[in-house]
Amino acid sequence: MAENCTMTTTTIEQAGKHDGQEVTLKGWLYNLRESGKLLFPIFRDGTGIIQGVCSLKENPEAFAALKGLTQESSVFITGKIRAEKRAPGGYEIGVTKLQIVQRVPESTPFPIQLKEHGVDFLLDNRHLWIRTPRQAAILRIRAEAIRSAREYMDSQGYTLTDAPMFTPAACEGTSTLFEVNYIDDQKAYLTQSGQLYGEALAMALGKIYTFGPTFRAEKSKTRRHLTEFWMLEPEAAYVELDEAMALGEGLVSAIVQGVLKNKSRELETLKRDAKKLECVKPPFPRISYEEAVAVLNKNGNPAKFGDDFGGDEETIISSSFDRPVIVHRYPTSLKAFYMQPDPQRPELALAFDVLAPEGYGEIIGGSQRIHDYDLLVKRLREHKLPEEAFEWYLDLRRYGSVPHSGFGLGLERTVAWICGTEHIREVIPFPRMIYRVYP
RNA sequence: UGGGGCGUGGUCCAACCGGUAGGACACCUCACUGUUAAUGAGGAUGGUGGAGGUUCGAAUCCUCCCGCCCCAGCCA
Repeated sequence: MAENCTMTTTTIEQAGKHDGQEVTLKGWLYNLRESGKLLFPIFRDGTGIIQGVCSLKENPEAFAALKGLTQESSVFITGKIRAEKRAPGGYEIGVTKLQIVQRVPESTPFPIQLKEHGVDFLLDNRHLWIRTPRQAAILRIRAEAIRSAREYMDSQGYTLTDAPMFTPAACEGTSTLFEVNYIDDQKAYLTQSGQLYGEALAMALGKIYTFGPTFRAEKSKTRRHLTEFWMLEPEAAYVELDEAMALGEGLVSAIVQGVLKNKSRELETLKRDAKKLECVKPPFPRISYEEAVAVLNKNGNPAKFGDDFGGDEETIISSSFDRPVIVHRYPTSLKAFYMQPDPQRPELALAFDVLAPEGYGEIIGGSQRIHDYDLLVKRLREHKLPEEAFEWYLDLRRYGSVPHSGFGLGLERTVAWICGTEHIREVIPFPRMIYRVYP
């Protein structure tokens, strides 16, 4: 583009800084409204959308190029940026020159209209659906959530490490593992949690976190489940339950405040009420499992000691508070084999969940881990887990075992709550669900 | 895996108690100098998820199959 060399090339996000100047944008035609000898194209470029104006009288060549141009055709747009109250976004570009990079053929128009579509159609066209302003906003918020989360963990002295995706056996149960053919005739499984590896890394580096995809072959078909989702899992040596809960509370707060600070425009695009997020700061209310049962009973729910909480119960509990609530000390029988019993009340595990408001459910699950060798072996046997597969894990209790704690934060559930989306599938670029692996 | 719901042009929906399958959007043409999912007029294309059954006649009723959605379990 030799002729563009003298022209400022910018993005829609930066357009406001070029008020009154002629610039070039590289993007796509999002929509085109016609009004006689005036055209109102809407352009998008990945950073935002901006309305253009093109008049036949002033710019006949650009007008001719633009008239009848199809949705999502890729274009270079040159024109003058100006503040304009009538334009969505506050600025518009007076198009003086338009170069078509690729014209979408009329015979195969872009399938995603500006009208409503059904879920199945949108998911079949997920590769195109992500171009819409709403989906783009969600993905930018997801990116900010990740950035804020890592910034917070780093600031707390935690080192990012990585757990493997291929694992030799289960971390918890075996029923929900994806089995894959490994080299030769070996079997391997896709990880369902990096936690056990995180524990080993914590004994090496002190405070660590892993962040990556996890896989669960659960036959869950609810708005809160994916078969592939991302989890941030801190694990720290010499950290006990209270400190782990404080870390979880700080992490969730940092994510929410980061999004509020840096992605307010995207929250507006989603029409998300920021007031519901502004109060998400420490301290979060903390209630014990037994107190939670009492809250449920008071609200007419027949839960009793030993029952696990389902979606309904979580919603009742979380709706009593304006921010996430921490529920701690669940019955040992409900929790995983590696969770440390409360020394005062061995029937309770030093475990905690963080429940998001507005019915988004559990976004964090964590605990203090068993550090005593004999107790851990006993629990492995009680849960009928293959001890051989856990030999390396038992080593962690043979060689300088210390009290330690950790948790897993579900990225998609957290982002779904922040964005206020109906379903978790919207907050990951290409959702993997029980009956969907396309596209 | 259970419970509930839904499958109609490319998309989103309508069609009474079983009686000629229709509209909007998208696409094309025309009009319109401030549109906001623009509007108005016209045009072409094209469909009852599949297989049986009941009936003079089935999108509609029955059986089976397929697909999807929601809820529960499990979990993040």
